[in-house]
Amino acid sequence: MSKKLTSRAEDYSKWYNELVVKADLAENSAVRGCMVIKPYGYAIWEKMQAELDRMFKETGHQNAYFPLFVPKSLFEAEEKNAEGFAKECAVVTHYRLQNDPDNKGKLRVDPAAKLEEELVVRPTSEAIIWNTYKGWIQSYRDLPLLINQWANVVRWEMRTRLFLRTAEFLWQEGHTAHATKTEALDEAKLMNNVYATFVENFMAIPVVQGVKTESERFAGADETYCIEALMQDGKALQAGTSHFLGQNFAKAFDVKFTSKEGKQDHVWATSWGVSTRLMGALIMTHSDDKGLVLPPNLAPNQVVIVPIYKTEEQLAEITEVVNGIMKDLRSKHITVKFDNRTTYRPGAKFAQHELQGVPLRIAIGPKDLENGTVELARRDTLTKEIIALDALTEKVEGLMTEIQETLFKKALDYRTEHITEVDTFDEFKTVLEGKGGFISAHWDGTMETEDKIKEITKATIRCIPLEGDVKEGLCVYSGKPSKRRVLFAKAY
RNA sequence: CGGGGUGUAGCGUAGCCCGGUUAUCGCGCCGCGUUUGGGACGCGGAGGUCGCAGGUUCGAAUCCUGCCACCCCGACCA
Repeated sequence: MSKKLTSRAEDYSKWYNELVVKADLAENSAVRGCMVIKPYGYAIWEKMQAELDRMFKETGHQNAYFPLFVPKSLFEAEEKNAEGFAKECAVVTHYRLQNDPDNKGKLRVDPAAKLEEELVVRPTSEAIIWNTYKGWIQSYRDLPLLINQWANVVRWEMRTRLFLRTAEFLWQEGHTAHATKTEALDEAKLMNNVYATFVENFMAIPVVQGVKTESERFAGADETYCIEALMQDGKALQAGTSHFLGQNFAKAFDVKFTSKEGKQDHVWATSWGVSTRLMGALIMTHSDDKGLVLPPNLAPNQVVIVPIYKTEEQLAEITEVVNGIMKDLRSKHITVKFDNRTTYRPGAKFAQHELQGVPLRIAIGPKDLENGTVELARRDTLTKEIIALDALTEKVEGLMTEIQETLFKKALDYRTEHITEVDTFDEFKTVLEGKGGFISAHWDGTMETEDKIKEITKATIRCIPLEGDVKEGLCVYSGKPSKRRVLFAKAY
């Protein structure tokens, strides 16, 4: 297995097909572009879920669950939101099948079982949730309402891309209600910050926090905060969004509360989400030609131990030593697996674990038994060293942190190198076509210019960064005055 | 929905232009033995509606027609 990885999403997809995610389960266009997550891939998603869930709860949120089906009348209540998603909705129109009289052994939709009102399979849950919130909120004492849902959603995209845009995907969506605009805005910023912290510290993927321009904003939002990551091929990936929804949904669903002063007002809202798309980000940020590279914080197994032996007796001896190692490592909360399968040889095991991105591998054989040592191999640097047994636990503990940091730094260095300031449109095009990455350039703030640049170069404004250079200048395209630089890139 | 491409065993493929024994090869799978510090080797074996339907022909994986599915590019989008 020496297939050279290129950096395009499709190539990663094909390769990891064997390992993490399998696409195109059925030979039927109705489920085309859905994804099947294999157990190992799901274990990674579970780790992500667990950490995010912890962070949500730490910031005062609770989990709940809402229906998959959204009655059309609810769905269309918030006009902009409905319009934004209308083109990609799967719709349930019937509730029963029957034997097909013209086609023996086949079923057909029972025409008598047509629903009075069609049900939209949620592409996002604002509508059904806000319809529910209406009954939950009467007083300022009911606020803030801070709820998160772990769920699947369906978006019938014209074209799917594995990991990044599948027809069905798993995500979490937070939906909060607040008494004041400021509080809601703070919530939206806070959650964007939670995402940035998670993605950087846990997934070792550096992100830029920013706000979206009007044309890139979530349908129904007044402001969209986002985290933007840069993939190894120089394309940007929106990794998460947090929306300030103003009073749009409260007005559409008539969610009012009585304030301390006895006045009625619509509540202020936010919604925020990250999805299995993050797994795509993980793969496209850290992988190399040998396969997946997992940061220790995310790895289902942080350490794998491979025994090398000729005889049963040797294996028994090794097992005894390994049991001690595992006990020590587990006492330090390091997850470790002993790969004592007799059906594969060591070289094959090495390759498999590298493919799966296990951060650290310990090999132990007869020579080690003699010398009281083990061989330690890092997935991130692909380096090996011999370590004395009695120094092992401490060494491994240190490496967990070090590998995590090394991966982040490597990705950060790459990104830093690929943020290019440009001041002319020619330079803009040259950098975009050659080096790729983010382009930091002045923009006159109009949608017209944004559209024009997109039309000519396919680059979009990924975000207006929250931090950094705010010097004035001249728009790279129109030459008109610009308040600050924004980040352009070709995006997934 | 437009443009391009592909469909042969679990996976990857040869054969197709120019029709002709039992459809090629590799990986994987099963059995036995030898192996085991970087993807082992030998011997034996199983596995196929050649995408589907029709047509041409003595004969079709190969030629013709229709259909289906998937992939890539684009519009759309997280």
